[in-house]
Amino acid sequence: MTLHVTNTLTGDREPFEPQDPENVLLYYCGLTVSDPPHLGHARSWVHVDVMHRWLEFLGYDVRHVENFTDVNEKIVARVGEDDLGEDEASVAESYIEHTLADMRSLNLLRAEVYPRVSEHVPEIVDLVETLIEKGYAYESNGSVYFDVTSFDEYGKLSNQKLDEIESQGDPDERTEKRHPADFALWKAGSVDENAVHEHRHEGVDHCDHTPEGQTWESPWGEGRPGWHIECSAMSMTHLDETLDLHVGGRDLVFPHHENEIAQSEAATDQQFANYWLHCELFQMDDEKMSSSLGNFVTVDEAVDRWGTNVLRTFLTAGSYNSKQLYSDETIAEAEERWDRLERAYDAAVEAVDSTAARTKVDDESLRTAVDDARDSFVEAMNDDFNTREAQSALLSVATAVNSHLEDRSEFDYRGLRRAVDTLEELGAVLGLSFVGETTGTADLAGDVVDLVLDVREQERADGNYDRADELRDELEALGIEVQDTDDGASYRLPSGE
RNA sequence: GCCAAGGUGGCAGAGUCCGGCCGAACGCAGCGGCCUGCAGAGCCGCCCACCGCCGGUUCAAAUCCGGCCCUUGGCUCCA
Repeated sequence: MTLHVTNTLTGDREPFEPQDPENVLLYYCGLTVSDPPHLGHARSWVHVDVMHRWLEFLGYDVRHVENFTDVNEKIVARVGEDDLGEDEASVAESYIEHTLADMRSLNLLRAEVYPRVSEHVPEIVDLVETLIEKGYAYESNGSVYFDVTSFDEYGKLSNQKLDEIESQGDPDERTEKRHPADFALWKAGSVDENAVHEHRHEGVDHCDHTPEGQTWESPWGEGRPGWHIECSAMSMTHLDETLDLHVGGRDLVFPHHENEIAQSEAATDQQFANYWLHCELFQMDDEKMSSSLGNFVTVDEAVDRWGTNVLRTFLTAGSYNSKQLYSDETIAEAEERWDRLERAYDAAVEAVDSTAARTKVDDESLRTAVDDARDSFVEAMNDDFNTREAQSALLSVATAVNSHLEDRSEFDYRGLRRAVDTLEELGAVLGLSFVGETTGTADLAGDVVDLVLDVREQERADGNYDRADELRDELEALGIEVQDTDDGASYRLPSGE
């Protein structure tokens, strides 16, 4: 079975066929860097990351581009706040650094390039000029708007009809536009003061004057690029006129992606993207999680609290294109899933390393279970990146391992080895890492725990169970999970290290 | 109002494209047993689903068709 994806453009699940059978051009609509990234961003990132990893698993060379929108009134509104910076560019830079750090902590594969709007103004101006020349855009008071009536297919992504679309953009634009649904490609002058004030955080002591945004020279005078045009210009610059995969959040379908299609296809006469994939949003109680509602957990808080593996298990516990419930319960469940996987992995590694591996035995049911799990995993991922099913497959390896290890003194060395390799290889597709980075202090901590456990073992041998339990409780209070087995006690250090 | 997605066990969440393997996965919670000084982990087994409602097609429907009810998202910045 080959990879199938759900294409928003057609509404169907289709076989995935990139233009070049060996390369995939993947563009992801990145962030406006005006706030720290939150879990909702992480959800989309992780799903795109899993797509990227799966495409590589299938043998494709993935050219992944993700932009940073570093020109925006919301960024200007942060000027002077905390120590973010004294102008739009430095505020953006602060948040970009923050964002890249968050991405690393989520174990995301790096994109090939993270283009920024501020570095692509010439390409944007060129594109706008082309649109004017071809009659798809017009200048008005130093601003340039896209004429939606000139593009017959406008609305094809979001299935909307022109006369049902209300005005786009801020009120001032309306008088300058021919059709209320026309959207800005280029905006004259600096940022709108009101817009900046609207986005300022309350109770923050900003500088006394309204900060200004950057402006650039253009054939229409000083101004700033519109929001939608950047993605078209940057994706064409770094990838091609036609993308294979264009991914973004569901909330961007209209107007952002609709406008990207209009301006790109009008300019090039080529299909802009062959497959449009949209990540669904988090659901919190009765509303979505979003920057504008302010009901979010930031990525750095989440990583600190749960660790990368638990977080990624959680974020891939549903399909990318289904809404996901965010709550303490759903996170806790993900934590249990990850723990179960990790325990089984650790147990398998321990068994393989043990002397018992010498007295080997063949366990066909273990090997079959592992092979079946691999098949299920592949099938699940090929079916529109069904990460929940993929997790199920991984969990079935865990069950097979535990079952094999249960009450057995002779191990199937090869079967266990295969289980370990499978967990590592397939887990990596989901960005899960069983092998934590062991640092010098972690090793030392391990040695100390071993020492405490030796003492506890002696207490138990002497029948001093009260003292033994006390030691176990105290270790647990430190986050160290102790498990008594026939071969002595074993332990797990807190996750998220 | 318009557009889109969705309604599956106590929770969460696959399956719906290509009807039968779904008497409904995986996990969590719950129950019983094994193991254990105890606990945890683990193993084995069980409980909980008339798959939103009504009608239709079919030998056969969670899956297809029609109608209705409800939820969420988009239509303004948002992953």
